Amino acid sequence: MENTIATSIFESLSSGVRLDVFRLLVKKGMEGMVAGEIASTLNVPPTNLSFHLKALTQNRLLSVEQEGRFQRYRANIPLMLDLIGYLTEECCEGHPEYCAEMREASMCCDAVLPKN
Amino acid sequence: MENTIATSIFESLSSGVRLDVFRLLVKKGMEGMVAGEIASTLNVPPTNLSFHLKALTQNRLLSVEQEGRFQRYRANIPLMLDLIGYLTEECCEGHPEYCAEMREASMCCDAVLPKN
DNA sequence: ACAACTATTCAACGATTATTGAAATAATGA
DNA sequence: TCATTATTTCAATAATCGTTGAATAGTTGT
Repeated sequence: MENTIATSIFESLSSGVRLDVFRLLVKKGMEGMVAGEIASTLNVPPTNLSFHLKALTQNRLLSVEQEGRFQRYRANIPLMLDLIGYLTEECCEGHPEYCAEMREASMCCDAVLPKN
Repeated sequence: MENTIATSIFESLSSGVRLDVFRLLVKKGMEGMVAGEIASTLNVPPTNLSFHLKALTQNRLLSVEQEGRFQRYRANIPLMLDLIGYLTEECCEGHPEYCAEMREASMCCDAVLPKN
């Protein structure tokens, strides 16, 4: 992953609306949601949601598929996982024992990183 | 983690300079780096780096400690892990078998998420 | 073809952000 | 104390971002 790709992804996730949308679609998985359903769930005006969906889709965080008169959006989970890998790579110069204490302090460390 | 906290963290990481700084310090782990060392490593003017270090520190992505006439910065790795947990929680409604295919497509999935 | 429905594009405004040089603050060592 | 080094703050500018209503485009069923 390149720096420019990663920053554009983080920029996408730096808006409250876009973060809510993405997390909602991560939960939905392959099922995804159509635009109007997202708008009503999150109480965002359709015109505003469309602006944010476009930004997320342009940065590949979402995929979109036409479905009759609806547009179905899905989260790009592989991209999310690549981004996490980019952020955490070479943590503590590859010596995880150096940051074991810091990992202990996190509630989620067991869920996302191996203890090695 | 709250939405407002997460968005401010993503906003911090949405600048190329700040992302470079944070990843550099993740690699350095507990050792950290002093401001001037970061500036020369990344070729960023000190006045501009200071601006970004302040933003990262205010959002708790970095901690800072006075060390003589130097300021030593370190990455807040527990916060990073909490953020990752917030982003990935309830992935595919807690049924990871639904997104197994998507995980296969990621180069880093083995490194960051359990296969369950 | 037409009406109903879904979603996006456009234009405009206000608010926020990144960058720079110059000046200021703070700590060290002679 | 005084000069030196390290880092931050300040002011000003240019550029970008978020939100909204109105208008537009595409799809469906009759």
